Amino acid sequence: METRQDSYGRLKMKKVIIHVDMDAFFASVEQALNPSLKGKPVFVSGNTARDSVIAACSYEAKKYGVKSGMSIFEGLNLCPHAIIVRGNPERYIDTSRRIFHILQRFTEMVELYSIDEGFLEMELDNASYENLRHLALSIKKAIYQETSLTCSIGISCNKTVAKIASDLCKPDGIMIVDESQIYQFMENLPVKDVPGIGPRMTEYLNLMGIEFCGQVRKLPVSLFREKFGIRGEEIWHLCHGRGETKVTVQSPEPKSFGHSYTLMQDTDDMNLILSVLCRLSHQVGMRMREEGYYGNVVCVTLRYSDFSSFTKRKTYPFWFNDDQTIFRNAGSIMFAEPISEKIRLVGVSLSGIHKRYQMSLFRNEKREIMLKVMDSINKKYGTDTVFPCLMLYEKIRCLPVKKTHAFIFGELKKIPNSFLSEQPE
DNA sequence: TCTGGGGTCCTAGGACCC
DNA sequence: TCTGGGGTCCTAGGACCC
Repeated sequence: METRQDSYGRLKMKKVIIHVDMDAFFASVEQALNPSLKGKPVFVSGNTARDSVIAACSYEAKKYGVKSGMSIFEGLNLCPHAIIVRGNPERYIDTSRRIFHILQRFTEMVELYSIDEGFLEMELDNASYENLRHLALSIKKAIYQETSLTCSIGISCNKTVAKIASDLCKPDGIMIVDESQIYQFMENLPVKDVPGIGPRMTEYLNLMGIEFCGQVRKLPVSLFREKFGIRGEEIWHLCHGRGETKVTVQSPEPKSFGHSYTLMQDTDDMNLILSVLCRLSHQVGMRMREEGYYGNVVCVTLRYSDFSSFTKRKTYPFWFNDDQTIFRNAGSIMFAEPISEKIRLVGVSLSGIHKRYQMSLFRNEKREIMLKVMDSINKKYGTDTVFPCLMLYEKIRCLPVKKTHAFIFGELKKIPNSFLSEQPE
């Protein structure tokens, strides 16, 4: 990358976007922590009831064609000797924070894009290739020294190209794409490798005979607009190697809070489904209260055993974040129509977010105090020290029994009659 | 032992109001 | 008294990301 001069011969600062992408993040964190996993194929499973999907896998496993998102079953077919490790989300969040702080030492302009990726924006007076490479090496060195983890770094003039570059040089690589090289860089890049072009769009483009970004450039933008609307226009630009050139330091306000859960087994036990719905509502409520948000749109997702799913949502004229209101509304949405098939997954989310409390006719101060007490006890003594009573049904049916203190929030009559009689030992 | 969980953004169609 | 058009809000669903 050349350093430019203006017409007076003064040195011009050059802005670069640096994409830092951790290599096989979850798996590498586990390997760094447990030396016996080093150099071996590792699958990190999601922290879920069914243990069915690979959340991340080590490079030793990737060699066999294993990818994250694959079922463990499929992964083991490709790589039978893989070691399966249960994920530790807190550990990854903590490591991610540490990496973020390391990046902030290089510039304040850091955007935490996801748990294992970040963008840096820097103004450099010497943006020569050597200098950029040196900068990338310093970032990699700092991260490695403090976390024992490797990352890949892509540098260019916008986020799209920087991200593609870091992806192409994985693992443990550095790739710099100067603005003047973008045309050439994109020419033979498969459209499926462009962030923003997913499997569906790839399929459509392939059907049009388009496989590489270079082919898109030969077609008019109007064709894409006609075929795919605004989305088509965006894709046309992405394939030209254009993209966002600003990093967003401040994380945007959240738009929704949600939790979903795939049951251990598909079920038509409505008491269990209600109990899970109650727990999910509780989880959503706790997070929203902790962060001080209220919402007025409840969205319920159900997935049936045949994998078909539906979402139903409802907007309310008041804002809330208490477990009971979320649960009651979610329940009435869910049971508005009869459920005839076995359920695989239940999900609840709350959107229509407002930060401040909106005065509501339904304000219930007693309940607010109660929730405050519940939240503070859970904060002090651990999650689920105190929880809505209806959650007990799931705990007793499906989870290892531990000493609990049930908290009844006025829903006693809704607790299934079978609840007491079905208690296992 | 087939397919997790957390999100965001966009679109299309209907209801409703003026 | 068979019927226009624009704007906005709501809902359901799909595509995409990590």
